[in-house]
Formats: sequence, structure tokens, C-alpha cells
Amino acid sequence: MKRLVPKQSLSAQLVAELRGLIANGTFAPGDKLPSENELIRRYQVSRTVVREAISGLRADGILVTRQGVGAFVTNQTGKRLEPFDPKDLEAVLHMIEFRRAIETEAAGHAAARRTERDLKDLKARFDELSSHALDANAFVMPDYQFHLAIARASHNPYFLQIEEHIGAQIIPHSKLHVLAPDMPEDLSFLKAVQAEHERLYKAIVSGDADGARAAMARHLEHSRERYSRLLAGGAGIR
Amino acid sequence: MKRLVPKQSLSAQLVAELRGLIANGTFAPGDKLPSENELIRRYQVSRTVVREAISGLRADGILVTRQGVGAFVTNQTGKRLEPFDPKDLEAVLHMIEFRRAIETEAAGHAAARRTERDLKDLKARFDELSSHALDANAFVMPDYQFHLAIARASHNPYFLQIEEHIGAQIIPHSKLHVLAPDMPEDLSFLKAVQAEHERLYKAIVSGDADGARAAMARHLEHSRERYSRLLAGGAGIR
DNA sequence: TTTTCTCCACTTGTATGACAACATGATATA
DNA sequence: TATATCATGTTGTCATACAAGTGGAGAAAA
Repeated sequence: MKRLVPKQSLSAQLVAELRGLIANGTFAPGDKLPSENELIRRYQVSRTVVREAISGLRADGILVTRQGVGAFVTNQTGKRLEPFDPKDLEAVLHMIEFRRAIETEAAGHAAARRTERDLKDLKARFDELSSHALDANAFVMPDYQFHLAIARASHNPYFLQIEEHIGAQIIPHSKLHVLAPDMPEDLSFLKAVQAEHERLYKAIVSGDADGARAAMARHLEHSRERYSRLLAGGAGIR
Repeated sequence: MKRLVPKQSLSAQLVAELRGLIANGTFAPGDKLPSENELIRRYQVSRTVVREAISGLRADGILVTRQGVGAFVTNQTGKRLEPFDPKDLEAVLHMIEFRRAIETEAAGHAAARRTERDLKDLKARFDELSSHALDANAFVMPDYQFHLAIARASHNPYFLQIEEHIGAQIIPHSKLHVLAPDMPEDLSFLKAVQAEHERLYKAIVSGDADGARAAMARHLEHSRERYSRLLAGGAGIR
């Protein structure tokens, strides 16, 4: 059996490990999981960790437990989306990459399909965003709302749903978006972001689908580069 | 004599209690939950119970916890993506559009990043798919497995997750993919699909990211057209 | 022999105390 | 004022103990 390395919480790792073993059939539906003591022995973790992991899988409906008997794998191996871990820097880059795929198309559809109501909504969100454009902290929510409005204007509910899902994962960890206050390129960085937003906004307003796609793709590509620089001790993201 | 109403475990009761408080707005999205010690005091249970309850809600995506800070309520509506209704024809078109956004990029990344193992996996899936290429019924699962292998080869877990989620939604309704047996263009239709798959496969194998993107985009665009024609009493999809 | 009962080992559920890791704000220091 | 340090509160992990439920081995009774 594998040895757990402490990069994220032990219980989260164990959840992933057990989920994997269930997914690949090592533990099939109906099977009994090893007892808590056995898992403690195999993975060299405390009972707390084991119990929290099992508790999580039970909440997911993957396991059912019976006192005095054991934990059993259900046939409900339904796919759910993994939670987002902001400490995993690789995951952050993957998330930005994923957003680029989705939001680029959403922006294109928004430009092609936006109604008058969408335009009013987008204008409100964009103005709100502009008024906070140079405040890296107050910047997070308006930015998200702007992206959300674009997804809404795409008139495809799946783009909106996935955007809401992503926001629910990212927003609580807003510290990611905070910049070091003494950073010299703060202003130029924020101005650059705002310029990207403006280009994107105008493309959607004018109904330029290809332009909107290009603007969004550039915006998120630059986000990725900024975040990569942050890893090297540089600027912030977005 | 067994209890007729087996008392639920304390942690399960607490999960229900907290879920209720969140549902009725006592704790709104973004709010911080009371600390573990506070919950211990309020409900007169051990820390074990509190932690297991929180662990369960976290697995549900309703909470996120940050060490040293607290537990926060997420936008729980974003966690579970809405179920897919295959009878809603507009939803099907939207889903195909959504898949085009995701899978096009996934194909591009797969072409750029595929390893030797990915290539073996892709070849196996493609061969399997080819052997069923002219059987519209046996065609569904291999087709999905092929698309799944591409998402896996993108080496971005989010593409894989969303693909698994989509598959879990669509696959059970595989009747969608069945063609009327007396349809004259069956063969040409299936041959066209297979040709698209082959172009896609070869682009990924040869590491041609742009070619893979284009092939996947065309593939799903054609799927959309085929499905649109189906609505007008024409051919099948995929 | 067959049936029934009791007891025991093992399992999960709960409680408690301790310490580590982390974040934040207050305080002291330059 | 700006910086560094520390105190405090929070979640994460470990360890131990006991309660409660289950099932089987083996004794006891028929």
C-alpha cells in the first residue's frame, strides 16, 4: 500500500486514495472495506484521519457504515466534481486553463446572443468592476460577477452552471487574489487587467464573437502568466 | 428487541441540523460557521462528532475549511450541476455546444502532452471504437471511452472530471444514440463519424495540437448538425 | 445430536486531552 | 511610520479510553 505524503490534509489524501481504489475496482460495490484499525496500520495515520476520510466518503454516498460490522461500498459511485484546493499551485494553473476553455466559448456565444437585458446587466457589472479596478482586494467579487454575467449572456445554462461552480470553489480563498502592497508593478498590472476587461466588454457589446473569444482567451492566458510569475515571487493573479 | 426508529448517529443528526441552518439562510454563503469549540458548547457533543459532521458537509461541497481560520459556507447550489434532461431538445444542443468548448481544448492539450501510456490507452480505445464503428447501438460506450481517454491525456484533472460528469449524465439515456434501422443514410453517417474520429486520433498521436482542436471542433459541430436534422426527422447523432 | 444460550472478540460510535500547523491581529521595537 | 515579534484562536492530527452493536465459537441444555 501507498505511503501518504503531507502535501494536503491527510484525510483528504486518504479520501482520494480510497476513492481511487473503489474506482479501479479494488473494492467493488458490496465489498467490505478494511477495518479502521487495518487502515490505520496500512497508511500509518491516526484513527481520526481514517474516520474523517470514511465520513467524507459516506457523505458522498460511496460508503455506508454499520456499527459493529464495518464500512461497505455502495453501487452509488456517481461522479461528482472534486473540490478545488487553492494550495495546490499546479491545480490553480489547471483551473485557469480549464476556465480558458469554457469562458472563451462563453464569451463568443455571449457576443452572438446577448439581449438588451444582457447588455444592461453587463454594463452594470462592468461599471462596478471599473470603479474598483485599482483596488486589488475589492476587485475580486466584481470581477467574478462580470465573468458570471458573460456566462449568463451566453444563453447556455451549462456555461452558467460551471461558472457558478468554479466561483463557489475559488471565491472563499480570496487571499489568492491579494497583492503584496509594495509591489511596484501593481498599478500597471491592474491597469493591464482592466484594459483586457474593456476590450472583452466592447467586443461583446458590438457583437464581435471572434473578437470576444480572442479577448477572453488573451485575458485568461495573461492570468496564467501572471500567476506563474507569482510562483517565482512576482505579481498577483487575475 | 430492536429499536423501531433506530436513533441516528450524533454526527448524522448534526449534519442534518447544520444543513438545515444553511438551507434556511441562518448561515449564508460566505459566512463563517461557529468554531468547533462553539459547536461543542451549543450541542453538547464531543469534538469528534463536530469534526465528523463538518467533514461530511465538506465532502458535500457545502463547506470549505481553512486551517487556522474556520469553516465557511460555499454557494452550495453550484456544487451539484443540474441533471441533464434528454427530452429537452434544446438542452441537448446546449450540451453539445458545451462539450465542444471543453473537449476541443482537451484534445489540444492531449496532443501536446500525451505520454507513451496515453498513446497505448488511446490506441486501445480507438481500436475498440473502430471495431464497433458500424453498429449504432454497441457504439455508445466505446465512443465515450475514447473521449474519456482524450480528456485523461490532457493531463488536466478538470477536463477529466467534467467529462466523467457529462458521461454519467448522458450515458444512461443511450437511446438517444440509437438510429432507426431502416434509415438509408445510416452507413454513410456512421462512416462519417468514424472518419472524424480517425482524423482526431491521428492528430493527437502526431502531436498536432491545432489539428486536434480543429478535428474535435468539427466532430462536435457535425454532431450538432446531425442532431438538428434529427429534430427535423432526419439522422441520428454523434 | 440438535438446539439454545452465553460469552468473547471485533467492529464502529463517542468522549477527552494533548500538541502541531496555520492565520490574524495586537504589541513591541527600530 | 514601518517592521518584527508574539499572543491568541482556529483547524489538523495523534493517542487513549470506553460505549454500543454484531456475529461467531463454544458451552449448556434439550
